[in-house]
Parts: sequence; C-alpha cells; structure tokens
Amino acid sequence: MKFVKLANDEGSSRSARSPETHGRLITATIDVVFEHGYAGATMAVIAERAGVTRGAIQHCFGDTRVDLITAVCADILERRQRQYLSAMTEFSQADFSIARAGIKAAYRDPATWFLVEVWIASKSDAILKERVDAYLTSEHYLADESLERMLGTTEPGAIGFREYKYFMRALTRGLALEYSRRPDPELFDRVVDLVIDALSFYLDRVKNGNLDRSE
Amino acid sequence: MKFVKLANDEGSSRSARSPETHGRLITATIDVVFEHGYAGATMAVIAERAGVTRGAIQHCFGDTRVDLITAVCADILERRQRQYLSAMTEFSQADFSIARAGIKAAYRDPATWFLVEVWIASKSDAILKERVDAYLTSEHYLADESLERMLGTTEPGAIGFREYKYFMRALTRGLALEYSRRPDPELFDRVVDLVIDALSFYLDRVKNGNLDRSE
DNA sequence: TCCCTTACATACATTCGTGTATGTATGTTA
DNA sequence: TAACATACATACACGAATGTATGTAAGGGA
Repeated sequence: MKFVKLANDEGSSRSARSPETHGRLITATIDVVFEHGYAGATMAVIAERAGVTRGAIQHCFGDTRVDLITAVCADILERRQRQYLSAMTEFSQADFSIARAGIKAAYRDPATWFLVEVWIASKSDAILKERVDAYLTSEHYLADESLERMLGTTEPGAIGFREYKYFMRALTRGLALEYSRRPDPELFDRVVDLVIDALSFYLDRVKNGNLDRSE
Repeated sequence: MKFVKLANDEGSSRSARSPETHGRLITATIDVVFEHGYAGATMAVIAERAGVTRGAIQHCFGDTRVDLITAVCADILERRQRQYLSAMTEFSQADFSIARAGIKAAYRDPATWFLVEVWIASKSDAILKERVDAYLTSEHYLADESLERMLGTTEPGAIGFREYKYFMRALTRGLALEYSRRPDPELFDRVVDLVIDALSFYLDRVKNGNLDRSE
C-alpha cells in the first residue's frame, strides 16, 4: 500500500527530524489540552495537530497515552526548573515586581493550565496519577520555593505567609482558567497589577504598623 | 426475570419517591463531578452514588448524559438566583464583609467547581456546549451583578472595577480548584480574609488619596 | 377490579478511543 | 551495496461508556 507524504516530509533530512517531531508533539499536546481539555486531547487530535500520525507518538513516547502525558509533564518541569535557576541568578534582590512578572508569565503559559488539567484528570485515572504525581508535586514545590525567593523581603516565616503562597497559586490558576476561555492578556495583566498593588501596599503598612483607618 | 430490590425501596411510598430521587440524582451528579472530574462522572457511577440505576436517570432527566448535566446546571442556576434574591433583601447596605462571606461560601460549594468542570468539558463537546452555554453565561452575569451589589460602595463605574470583578472570579475558581484537591476550609478562609483585608484597605486609601509610602 | 400512568430496572447495540501489532521508507554503517 | 536501525505510517482488536429499547411493579382513577 502507498504511504501519503505528510507536511513535515519536506526540507529537513530524515535523520534530523526526530528531535523536531519530538518537540512539535510536546507543544501540540500542551496546546490541544489547553484548547480542548484533557478529555478532548485524543491521540488522533494531538497527532493531527503535530502533523504526524499516531505511530509517531508511539515511536517517540511509548505505547500508551499516559506515556505521552508523562513525558510532557517531565518536559514542562525540566523547562521550569531551568527558568527558575536562570531567574534566581538574574535577580539577587527579590521584590514584588518579580512576583508581578512571574504571575503574569505563569497564567499565560498554556503549560500552567495543562498541568491543572492533568491533575484533574488524574483524580479519576489511577494509572495516570501514579505516573504524574511526582512531577506535579515537584512543580508545586518549585513554585512555592520560587515564590519564597521572589517575596523574600516579606519574611517567609511571618504570619500569613502560607496563606500568601496559597493565594498566589489560586490566583495564577484562576487566571489561567479564565485565560483559556478568553485570552485577553491586557485585561488580566491589569488584574494582576491591581492585586499586587493592593497586597504590597497592605503588607508594607502591616510591617510598619500603620493600619489605622482600615476597614 | 426477577428484579432486585434496591436500598431506596423501603419506607416511602412509591408515588412519593420521585422528587426525592430527583434531588438525590442532582446532588450525586455534583458530588461525583467534584470528586472525580467530568470525565470520571459516568452515568453508572452517578446512578450508583444516588442508589438507583441508569434507568432512573433516563426517566427523570431524559435519555442522554447531556440532558442530566443540563438539568443540574439549570438547578444550580435557579438555586443561586433564589439565594441572590434573598441576600439582596437581607442586606440593603452592601460592604466588604458581604463579599468576604460570599467568596467563602462560593469556593466551598461543590456546585462552583461543577460549573467550571462543565464549562471545560463543553470546550470539546459541541452538543454539551450548545445546551449549557446559556446557563453558564447566566451564572456569570448573576455573579457579576451580585458582586456589583456587594461592592456597591466602591462605585461600579470607577476605574478598575472590571478588573476587580475578574479578580474575584479568578480567586473564587482558583480556590474552588484547590479546595477540590484539599478540603481545608480554615486555611482557605484565612486566604480570603488576607486578600479582602488587603484589597479593602488599599481601595479605601485610593478613595481618600492616601497612597504615599506605597511600594 | 381493571386499566393506565408513573417510576423505575434491565438488556443490547453502537460508537469511540485506546492498546497492540505490523508494514514501509530512509539514512547509516560495515 | 547489503544489512540494519531509525522513524515513522497503517490496521485491527478490545473495552468502556453511551444511546436506545424493552420489561416490571405499584399506585390511582374510572
């Protein structure tokens, strides 16, 4: 039987195509989950988005769907660890402007919502849960640690710091959810600005004991 | 063939049981979606949770799964409209303490997360989307209107009010997500308190032009 | 008391997605 | 240049969930 030539079959040589296919499958997976949800991210849909067939997925990431999802989670975590390390060397003195930029970057990143979708799905899929739980937990810790560094000036041991971290997580994920429905970065960036303004102002006053006339 | 007697077959008379079954199926659906996600909320699982068979669902809510989900959405919306109306008559003068209570109640309500799950699922299911979109939009408007009434003192027309509403939505949904993973009301209530404290304090100062020494 | 409607329970077919196996073409190396 | 490994494409079987149809029991009105 004859094999139809696909779009990615032009230009690059065959042997050099594997890493590219690998990368395209990962971004395709994230994008499809971002747009259609985990349940809508079928192997066939992902393969079509990447411009390959299901066989390519099998070859690159293993036989099962969970293998693919797990690989994508690992890739995201690895990327974020690198980002975190480079950010840490770049900013020696942490303050609110870094947290501001961090949240803005995080809620827009389809990978953020991808991880949420995977986590939700893992609630009803024991096999998936077993495979990805370590990655999700690591990302959780990474985000926490990152926040502690970004907000270092507000004293991690201080009262309310744990609530603070949970708030940042909830806000980021809530914005990621809204963003997946309605990608309006300008609006959501203004939301982040408003909230960070209020929080930094409030925390600054709390530290200095200037809370008179508050509601 | 012989029919096995089920648990709900004792006590109440047969004709009086329908409204009860109806209600139990609705709460079962919400709970199962809350715990297992939309994909994990199978007809069989929902029926088992409610203590009936799939036939009961068919009889009460129609032939398809979308019929059931739609009915639950309608029920939630109706209930929230009633809550909204009673809350509006109860509090003539709105302030931040009402918003505080409203968010605390909303993020804990499994129905909040149910609606988010349904909305996510509707992204990859055209038929579901067509049926529930009106309800989701109505709930959106209801929440917006409710917020405007609760925060009436901060002048809806003022700058940043739209950002304010989106923030409340993102926070509520983000907390609902965290809550579905880890039901720790005390922790999340403290998060709400922290944020509302900061926001009310900040907005109060903005109104009075007292923003010196802010970060 | 007979019939009819309500309120379910049960059974089966169809579909859709995955898991698995196998086929094909190209670069590479001996 | 022949064998082999890589990098995919294709085909099919199986299972789970849904959609659909039919069966059964109990209460109420004529």
